[in-house]
Amino acid sequence: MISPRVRFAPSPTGYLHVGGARTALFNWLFARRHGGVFVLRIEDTDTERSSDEMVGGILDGLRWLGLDWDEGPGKGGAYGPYFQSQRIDRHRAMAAQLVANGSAYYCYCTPEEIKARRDAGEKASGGWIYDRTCAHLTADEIAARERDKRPRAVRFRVPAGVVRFDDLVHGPIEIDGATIEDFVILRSDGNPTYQLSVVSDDVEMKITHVVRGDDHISNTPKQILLYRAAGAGVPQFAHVPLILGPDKKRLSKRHGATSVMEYARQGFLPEAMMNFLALLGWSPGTNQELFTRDELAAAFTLDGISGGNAVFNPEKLDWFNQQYIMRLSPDDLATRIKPSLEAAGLWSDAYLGDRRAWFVAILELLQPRATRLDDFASQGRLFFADAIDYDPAAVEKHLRADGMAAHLAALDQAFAALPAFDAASTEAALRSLADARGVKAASLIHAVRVAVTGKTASPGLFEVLALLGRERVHARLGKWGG
RNA sequence: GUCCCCAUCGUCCAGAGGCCUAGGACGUGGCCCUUUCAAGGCUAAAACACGGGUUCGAAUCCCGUUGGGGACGCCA
Repeated sequence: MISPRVRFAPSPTGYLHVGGARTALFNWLFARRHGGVFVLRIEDTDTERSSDEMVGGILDGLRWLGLDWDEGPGKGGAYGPYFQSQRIDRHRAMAAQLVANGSAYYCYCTPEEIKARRDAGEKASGGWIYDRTCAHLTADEIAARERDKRPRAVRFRVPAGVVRFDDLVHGPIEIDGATIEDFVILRSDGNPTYQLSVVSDDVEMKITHVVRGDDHISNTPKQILLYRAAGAGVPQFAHVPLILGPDKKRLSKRHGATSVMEYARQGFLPEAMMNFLALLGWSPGTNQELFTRDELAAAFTLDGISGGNAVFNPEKLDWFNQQYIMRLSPDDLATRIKPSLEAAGLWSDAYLGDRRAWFVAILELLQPRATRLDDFASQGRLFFADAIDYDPAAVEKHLRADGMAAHLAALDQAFAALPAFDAASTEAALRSLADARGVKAASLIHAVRVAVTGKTASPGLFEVLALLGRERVHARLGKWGG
């Protein structure tokens, strides 16, 4: 394949949702795979809701995922501008061309009239498409309407016959032109509609492959007709199935977080999100699950995309995130969790300086136990703060046992006498003391864990003790011993 | 309602006529490791929607039914 040009063309809603992110990812992967160009075009022609801020939300999401675009906002390119709202003149020119060559015609029906007829038609027969009133106007009738200065829209004259195309993920699709109405391409206020804009822009931007959501399948025949009428080459289409919520309905806000940046805030890694999204509806044909971005780009093919919709599976996203967190280097991990430690008031610059070795040891202990980045703040609190919270049930079960206070006091003393306070010596001390006092080592361990971490679950106790240090262990043991 | 798309374990996928006693992953259960919790290893349960064809042979091809989704705007 020779240098394909693909595009991601979101309308700026203020944030990048997971469905859009996956579409963008597939486009990006396809471009990278074939040494093509990934274009970002903002479809901001919905005059109402479009601001720089909302565009920013989309760009942030793409940048976070690492989906860099070759042409588009902030990047430029030979086929700009990349904001659809700045291309309206071109859209109008295309509409004029289509009117001139007879592919489109002026329609003087008002939206109100259309709506009335549509409602009546739907009531009577369940369906209605534009009745082509204005397609059959005589020259006199047209002249009369022009004289009255009636507003006119431009409608595309849908030719009879079946429109066929070979979808790269669905295979051959055909739709009878008789079921498509003469759609408006230029509104009576002179503004283009979506159908016109996309086609005009895709033609001028020399897009070779349109990779977009499944929900656009029904627009495709209309657009193909437009390409043909304009004498332009028709690109290839690949319609990617939608992402559904657990209830099999199209994923939306009511299913929880849908914004990509929301996942970022929740402590997900962009590489985990990318890997997860890539495998949601796409398969390399092998059993490999974990992919670097380069591996994805190397393995990606459009025909690996499955035809059916995919349900978003949060548990699997968690798993990917955990896998990626486990594989992070200490340095990388440190920079990524710094924000959440700061937010929790647990950060100190010494962690990157004097206390780096200590800090890294803690991270390594926590790494296999974390699924989100913020877990380092919650699970690391016992190391990074003096005060800890005690789980009342744990205290009741392990610390209130008969004689335990005395055991702990004795242990505290034994610890004080230790030449070195490391995992091996604390363990030896605890076990021999348990032996001497006739306590099961396990119950003493459990009690110490609760005394020192406040919880019944923690990393290996003796590693924890070593990292906590003698003073802190003494302080926490002192609370319960004696 | 009309048109279009889709249909393998709970979920995401593999499977492109015999390799399928249907494979992997998440999740779930059990076991191992073990001071708890993870991680890791092993293991178990779990699916070809249904009905007709075609064929020596169908999860794979065709038709229908059912189910799910999407689209039917002078929104994008």
